Amino acid sequence: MQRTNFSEELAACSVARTLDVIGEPWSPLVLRDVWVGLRRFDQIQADLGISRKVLTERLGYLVEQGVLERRPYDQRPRYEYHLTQKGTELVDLLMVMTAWGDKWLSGEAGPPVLYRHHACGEISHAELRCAHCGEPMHADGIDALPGPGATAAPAAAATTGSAA
Amino acid sequence: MQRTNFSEELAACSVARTLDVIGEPWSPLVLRDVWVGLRRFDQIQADLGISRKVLTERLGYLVEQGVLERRPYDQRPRYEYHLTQKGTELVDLLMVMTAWGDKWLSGEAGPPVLYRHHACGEISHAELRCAHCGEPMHADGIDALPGPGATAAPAAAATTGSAA
DNA sequence: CCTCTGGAGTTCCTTTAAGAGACCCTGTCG
DNA sequence: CGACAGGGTCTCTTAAAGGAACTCCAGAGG
Repeated sequence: MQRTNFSEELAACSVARTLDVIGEPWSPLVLRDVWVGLRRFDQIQADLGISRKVLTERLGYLVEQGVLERRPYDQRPRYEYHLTQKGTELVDLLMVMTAWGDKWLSGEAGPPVLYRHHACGEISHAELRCAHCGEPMHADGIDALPGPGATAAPAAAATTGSAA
Repeated sequence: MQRTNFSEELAACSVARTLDVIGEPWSPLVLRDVWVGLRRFDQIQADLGISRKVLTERLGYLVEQGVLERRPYDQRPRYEYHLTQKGTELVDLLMVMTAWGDKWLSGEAGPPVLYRHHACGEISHAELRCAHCGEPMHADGIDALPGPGATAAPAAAATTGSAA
């Protein structure tokens, strides 16, 4: 298939830009694997069942984007992939996906994995809060305004919460 | 191309399950559009520049998944798409994408859109916190444990923070 | 009454990426 | 010195995205 490069047309959208980095099929799962400690080509390939060709492409692209780092771990040509700072912060996205999936898709069996928060020692999950006031921050509690990097074409109603 | 259904093989992964709902190309952007108030077929199509065929498929699938709701808004066959509760909670994901994209990809121009939090009235962004203790919760501050819905095959090291 | 128009999709064809799996290269081990 | 293992490439098939024209329907206009 052909694939559109999202951020080319939708330049002024951070969602589109982010998707250009990890929006391709498998990329988030590759990231997840590296996150949980599967760092080598064959490990990831076996875990995901992804085609080797596609895995090569994804790893290369994620490295190129500065999300992963490719490190030799032997004299021989052997490499491991590690999260960079940029990549580590992307894991927040995975945590939110996990929380949503646990809530809406895990069914009767319950979530497949539980997370214990070091800070409090409890089994918990991630929640969104305002970086400013610390109160919960969700879709229905914010207004969008054009920012410094805005283009001239704000997409119609930029305000959420309005309209029926 | 062929596309693997992620959660079929990776049943015990909420990331994979979530990707099966919104992981297809364009889906997150369609959601974003509905979120900001573009609710009609032609509006979304024009805004994203997506092919009508693909948009039809995506909308249908998102409705089927209970993320969007298709509502008539006229006597004529005219429909609008609205977020359901399930869909509204997915927007959290978009907010995290936005925060990450703003930080790592917006460059000198700065973020294209700013968000004002109703609760405090300030321009801010979303941050992840522990639902239990309220402290920041990030990739490097949690341990993963098998949950009730776990399968027999936990992927090697399920603990983050360990290993070099 | 007949046509025009606008929203909301279909249909069809082309292009290109994912899947599958075989093959290759390099350095070490027995 | 042959087998092996990690980490990829190569090739071929299949199906999904793009693009654009076409359809269907219900009012509005003349």
